[in-house]
Amino acid sequence: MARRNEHSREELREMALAAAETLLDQQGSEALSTRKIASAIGYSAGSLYQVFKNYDDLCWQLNQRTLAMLLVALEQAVASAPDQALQQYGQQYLAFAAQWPQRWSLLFEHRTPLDLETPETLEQAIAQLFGKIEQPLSQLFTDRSAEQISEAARTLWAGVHGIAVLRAHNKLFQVQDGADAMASTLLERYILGWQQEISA
Amino acid sequence: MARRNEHSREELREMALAAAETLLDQQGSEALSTRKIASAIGYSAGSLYQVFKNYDDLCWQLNQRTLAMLLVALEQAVASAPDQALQQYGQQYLAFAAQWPQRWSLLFEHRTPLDLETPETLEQAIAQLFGKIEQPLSQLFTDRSAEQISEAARTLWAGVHGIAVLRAHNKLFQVQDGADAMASTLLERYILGWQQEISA
DNA sequence: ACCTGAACACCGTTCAAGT
DNA sequence: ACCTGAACACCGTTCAAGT
Repeated sequence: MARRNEHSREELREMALAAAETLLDQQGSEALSTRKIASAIGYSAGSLYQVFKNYDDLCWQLNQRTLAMLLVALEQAVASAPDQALQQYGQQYLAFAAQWPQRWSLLFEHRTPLDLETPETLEQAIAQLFGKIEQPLSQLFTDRSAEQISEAARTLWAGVHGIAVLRAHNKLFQVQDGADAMASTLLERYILGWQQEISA
Repeated sequence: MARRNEHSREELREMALAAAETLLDQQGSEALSTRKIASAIGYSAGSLYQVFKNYDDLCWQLNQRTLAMLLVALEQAVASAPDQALQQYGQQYLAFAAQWPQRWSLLFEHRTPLDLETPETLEQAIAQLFGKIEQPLSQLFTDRSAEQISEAARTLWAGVHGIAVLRAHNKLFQVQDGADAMASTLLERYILGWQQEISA
């Protein structure tokens, strides 16, 4: 058998990615494999190479979808006050990591063998994420330079990300999940502290 | 051939872990395997199961050694002033992550299949890490409760950890490595902001 | 008791062969 | 052109067999 042509390339790609997401959610990235994905959609493993360069490429495409979902989730923040907007971003980010733990950890733990080339689209999406945080920050700190705003955005995002990472690995050792409160005080105290600094 | 008995169990364990560390440093966790480790020390893969429960157990033992190294590295902080001590811990942590990127990322990215049982010794070592940060914090904030100090220690460590994670994955998008400065301002502004808060 | 080598059930990836 | 199934070079893990 061959030449079935039941599905277009794009359909095959979509089916494979959807099946991969289900497998990922249910069994984690460790258990994900080309053979399982192919079997889930009724194709042979080899046929995936029509649509993906290799397993690494498949992971990047999964990550791109995850990142798109994350950006949509962050759109849900609707606060008017800039400090409230930052708080909402933080909470949404933690909520997303909790809702999609496997997709979220693949997004940040996946490495290409020698970091050959991180796909540019993915880099751009992450830059977009930073941009979202820079906006309320620049409203709060009108006298700071763009470089300072940019550094603060990276720092705060890294901070909230770190909280999400440690929670995902059960390294917070909290009786009750304190991640939300931690992110909240992190943002609040950082902003307050920065406001106290002598502006350059 | 069998029954060589050239090495004691403990010697075999040590040889395997040392070989694993070399492989890990040179080729990353993805390339690490029982077969390669065994071959590097002149044993068959099966013989490793005398000394390790499974590959997961081997990774945990590697991680335990990494964590011990990290704790030693943090001992090098010698500041007297509590805020300086926190800054030194932050810098030492980032320096360690930069010096041993593969060991450090195995330490935080390795998951046991269903998080069956994170080894208790490892949990204790991480608790020790938190304790180190709580000490200068409680000197700075004498009027805060132990719970508040504990939460702040977790938050700040998570923050610095997040910076290290994003740097390790080249997600900081800085022309020049700004991780040190980011950690420094994170700690400084958090402390300053907390001092401004009305104490409960 | 210790260790091996083959075996088993998996991987990612390639590619001749079939339609 | 599309797809398969076998093949190749890898995995982790087990275990009968050998000393």
